[in-house]
Amino acid sequence: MANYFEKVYEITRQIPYGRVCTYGIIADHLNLGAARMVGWALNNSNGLQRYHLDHDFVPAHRVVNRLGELSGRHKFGTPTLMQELLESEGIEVENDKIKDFEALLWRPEFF
DNA sequence: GTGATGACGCAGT
DNA sequence: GACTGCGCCATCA
Repeated sequence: MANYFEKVYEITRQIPYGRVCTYGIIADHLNLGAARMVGWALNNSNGLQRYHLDHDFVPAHRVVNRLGELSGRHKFGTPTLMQELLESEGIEVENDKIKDFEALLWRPEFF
């Protein structure tokens, strides 16, 4: 069942600590052509965090839309959890948006 | 099989 | 600069 999920997970897991990535970059890197699929896959990955935690942990909180907005914060159980996680990694979040987003942006190709 | 939905992105207004 | 509409692909009712 090597779907988009695993691909998205693989990319997302490569995001370094204190860095962020966007749906568009992931979608483009996977040649999906639809950024919606990335968010959809990450929605499933959210449950994956609970199951594997340290093993196949997917830092979905490091994935945001192209504007650096925490669009998926409501899927983390609490609307502030995503921001809390980002801030705990040293990422400054202002009004549900990542500060210095461009500076913190990380790309799979750059890896 | 069809229509609606989704953690998005882009072009046009 | 903000809002709207369309496209994108996969899943669900």
